[in-house]
Amino acid sequence: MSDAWPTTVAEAEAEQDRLRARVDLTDSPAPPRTVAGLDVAYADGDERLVAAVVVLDAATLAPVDEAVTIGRPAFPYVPGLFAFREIPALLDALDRLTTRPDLLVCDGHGLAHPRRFGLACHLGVLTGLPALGVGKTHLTGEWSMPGERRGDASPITLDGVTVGTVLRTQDRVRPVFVSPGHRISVAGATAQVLALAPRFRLPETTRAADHACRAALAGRTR
DNA sequence: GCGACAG
DNA sequence: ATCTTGTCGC
Ligand SMILES: [Mg+2]
Repeated sequence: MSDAWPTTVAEAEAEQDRLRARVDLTDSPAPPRTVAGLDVAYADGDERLVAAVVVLDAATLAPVDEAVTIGRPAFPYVPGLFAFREIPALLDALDRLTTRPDLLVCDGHGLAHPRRFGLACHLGVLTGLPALGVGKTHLTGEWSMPGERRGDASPITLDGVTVGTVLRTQDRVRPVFVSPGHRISVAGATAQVLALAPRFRLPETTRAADHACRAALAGRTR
């Protein structure tokens, strides 16, 4: 057991600093045929949580596979260390899929992170799959509000380096924060998210995963 | 010392 | 993330 799951903030931060060297920001030659959305829902009182992964056909956005799993938070919520809380359950759900998605769309940031290794980078590196992050709010980095039309965007920078994009996916609707996780570029991640959000603020992948884990937590299976 | 702080 | 009622806009 060379490496157990981190228990302290120091251990978790060290793990991020160690793994971030494996991040690859190169786009894949071929566009993804299937895209997966991942999300987690938490129970009120107890420590239960449900992780869900829903795979959609990238062209039609129709669901082609889905998996859910029950688990426990693997780490307390600490801004910057959020990934350590949900990753075990998410990996569990990914293992239950009957297909291998070409891209993971994570609910949280990727490169736009204090140590440039947010959830999307972490999940991408551990699975080896292309991954990107979509945050509903800002975490870190300098940014400015983009124009008010769908497609308008502005960069998120850290030390002068562009690590992501503030992207408006719908006219006059609050923008989302996009950043690459693994095996994708800032521009590539931004284009993918815009294509995945033709009608609503959040990507269809995120919406599908959100609905799936909430439904499972509510009690039903399907 | 005082804000900011993914989900 | 989750707890919450009504309210505004398409
Ligand atoms: Mg979430």
